[in-house]
Amino acid sequence: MIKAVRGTRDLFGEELGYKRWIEAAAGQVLEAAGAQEIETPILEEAPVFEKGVGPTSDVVQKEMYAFTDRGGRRLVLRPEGTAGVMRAFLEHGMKVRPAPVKLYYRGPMFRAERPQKGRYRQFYQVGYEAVGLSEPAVDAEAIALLVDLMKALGLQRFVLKLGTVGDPEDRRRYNAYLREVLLPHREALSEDSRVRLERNPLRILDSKDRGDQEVLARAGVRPLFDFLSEAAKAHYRAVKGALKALGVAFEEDPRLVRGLDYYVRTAFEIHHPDLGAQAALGGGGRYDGLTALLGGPSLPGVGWAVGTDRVILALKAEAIPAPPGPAPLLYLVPLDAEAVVEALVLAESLRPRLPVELAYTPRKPGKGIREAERRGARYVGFLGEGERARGTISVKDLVTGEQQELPREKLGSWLEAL
RNA sequence: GUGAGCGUAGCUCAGCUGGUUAGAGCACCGGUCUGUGGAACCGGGGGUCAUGGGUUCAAGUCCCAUCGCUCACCCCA
Repeated sequence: MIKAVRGTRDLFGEELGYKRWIEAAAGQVLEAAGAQEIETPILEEAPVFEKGVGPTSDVVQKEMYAFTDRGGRRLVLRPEGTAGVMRAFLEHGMKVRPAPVKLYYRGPMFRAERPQKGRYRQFYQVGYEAVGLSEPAVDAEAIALLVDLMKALGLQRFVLKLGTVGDPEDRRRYNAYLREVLLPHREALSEDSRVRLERNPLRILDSKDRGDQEVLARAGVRPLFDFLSEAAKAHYRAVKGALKALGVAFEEDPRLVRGLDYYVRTAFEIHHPDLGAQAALGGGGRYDGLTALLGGPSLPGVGWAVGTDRVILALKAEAIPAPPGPAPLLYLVPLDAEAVVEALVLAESLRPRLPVELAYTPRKPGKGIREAERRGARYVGFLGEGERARGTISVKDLVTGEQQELPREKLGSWLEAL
């Protein structure tokens, strides 16, 4: 039997109900703040991410689905949303719009990782970007909107983590410092962290390895915050101040590290305690200068993405039900063979104004009622010999048990009047 | 990419130290019930026991390989 490829899933029923609900809620929350939806292609040229996300990031180095097309172009299935949106932003000259330009997107992303709980090779994100202003208030608003979305869905047990990763120069200084302090402890570090020491020492900070954390404590590593410029520190304080004014609760995490190279200054993540190892529902930060990496003018920006699949896990963990799927108002039951087409004609005359389903072979009434209940219909309509003779339909309310006989031409207006 | 656990009906699972026709519950279809309710009872359909090889008189059961799933590492949404 042919199955869906590893790490991909078929979405239907309850799962799809959750996804559509999350996307609709995001649209409402974000459009109320002036954001416009944008859909960019799933396929992009590889440099969009190599330059945008950063050549040293794991996402680009080992997680991209990449191939060469017939024209010799190197294409990739997008691994994240921001870089493509920024490419589109530049391509369409959106910088002439009043700043900040607020955009949101949703759709599938692809990463060639080993699947596990909350992690898939094709996964779905909803993301938000605000481009063109470096004001801390824009950061705070973006974060508030992310929290608004969580609240709009009824989620309660999430935690907002806030930190700052500084500007690129700050980070360069800090990375140099980390190499210097940790090099004497190199042998005590985990294998992974010894590699990080070369590539990206910052990542050692959020290592899950207990030994690594002991090394950090023993070496007396100073926090990144000490290495920030005054401007970056002031920015961080301003964001915190705005969040407090907004009443948005957050936990400061000085070791918050983001995996995509383009982040500067503000960084944040939303965590949920019941998701297993992949606890981040979403995250984001500021990415001033990303547009320059893509070959455009250097523009400030801030944004985030949430993993729809993980939000679904969180909703389930908090026992928040998916919205009900479609159900007919009326289920038509033909009682004899002649009534089948009558029922079909009647159903079509009521649609699409009213959702109506029917049985396609004659049924005994009791069975018809069971089927109607099974489909979630409120009313069941019987068409038999007597109804045909009188030009009527017998309509039974499955909640009250009341039944009445109506002229067929009155059925539509009667149902609509309910 | 690394590690561990697990693959028996659509779903959840049982199947003893290998033993003869592979089971249950739920779901589905039909009947009891020829124009009226979710119950109950009776019956029915549905399985290459993940795949391939091996051991054995005999393999769902033991061994090996492959594939897949799950969780964790890594990474991140």
